[in-house]
Amino acid sequence: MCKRMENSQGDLADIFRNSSLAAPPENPNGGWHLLPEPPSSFLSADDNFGDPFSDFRHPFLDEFPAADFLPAEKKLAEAQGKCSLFSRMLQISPSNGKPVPPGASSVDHARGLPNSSPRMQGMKRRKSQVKKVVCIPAPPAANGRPTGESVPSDLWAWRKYGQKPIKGSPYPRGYYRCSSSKGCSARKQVERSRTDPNMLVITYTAEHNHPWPTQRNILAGSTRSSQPPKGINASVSKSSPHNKSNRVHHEWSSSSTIQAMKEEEELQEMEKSLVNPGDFDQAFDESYAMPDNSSHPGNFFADLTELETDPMQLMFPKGFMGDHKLDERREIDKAMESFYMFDWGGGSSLEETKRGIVYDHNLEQP
DNA sequence: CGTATTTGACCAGCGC
DNA sequence: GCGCTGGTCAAATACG
Repeated sequence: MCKRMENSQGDLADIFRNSSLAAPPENPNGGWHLLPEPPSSFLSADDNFGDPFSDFRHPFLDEFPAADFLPAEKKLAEAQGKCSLFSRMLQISPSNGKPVPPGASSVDHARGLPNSSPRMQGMKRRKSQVKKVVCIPAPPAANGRPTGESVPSDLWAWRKYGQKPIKGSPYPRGYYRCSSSKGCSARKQVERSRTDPNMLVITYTAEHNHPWPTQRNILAGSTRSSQPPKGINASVSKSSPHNKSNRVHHEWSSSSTIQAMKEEEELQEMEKSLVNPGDFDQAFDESYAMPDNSSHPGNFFADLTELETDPMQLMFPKGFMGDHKLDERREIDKAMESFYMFDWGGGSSLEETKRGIVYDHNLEQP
């Protein structure tokens, strides 16, 4: 079925092309602008398209001179070539470089209705839609899934609705839409970088019109594609957060009992105390946004292998983990599992996930 | 059996 | 105007 690929500009180049490259004087970055500062809140759904990686800086992107007017394709190639663990996310805007107001898309978010026909929605979006691109390390290729990507789960629930071979890339692009909420127009595209197959390029389109999923939604916040292949980690998948019953229950909460709703409220309260965005930003910047790291794009994982403490401590205030009672700790542990953003599909536990990161870094599989 | 994924078809945007 | 391409739909299929 796959069409023969010819070498030409890639799809992301189209994104840049579509983004009004004739830059107004006030925006030296051209039609696409780097987020000036990391979003203020790690859990903000307003600015990052729900992308949990959006807060992470990519030192190489900082290296692009502001006055360097490279052709879009060349910029893309550089960006992809240098793509490392956490890119500073590119916000690709059709607005001639002007900031795009939240919700400025071709879709009526309030009603969840397309502008005209369902197809027109997608077609018009091609030209007017705001997009954000983020690069993350690609999980090891999943055995038994030759055509599909093993996509690391983020904190939203995504449902795959299409996959296309992309001209210029040997890897197909997967199309996902948000399944956390009815009428949510948030979408993302996942493909492997042409220049570095170990990197995934994720393009977020449109915005979520609903809050971040609750903790239990988070547990359901991945697609089936991120589950381990049959027979490889069956024991893990049984206790996996991708459990379907969880998904159904927490996506719509239609069958929630009063007790369940009460628990939900309690969990939400707990979540509020779980993440202190400022602490996270600061911790991350201090730990990984150092100049030394910026010149060695692979060093993030190298550092990870040396971490003796749980890296999640970066996300929580010091002393946080020791201040809770056993039951709370269980809930917290569950939340922390969910907050491991790179679900390699092989492990649902913290330790397995961490091992997966290390293995990936070393390009060795156990 | 319900839900998610796969995959071929469709069609508008875009470049020539 | 034409052909290529990307994005989406929807039927078929797979999965739990």
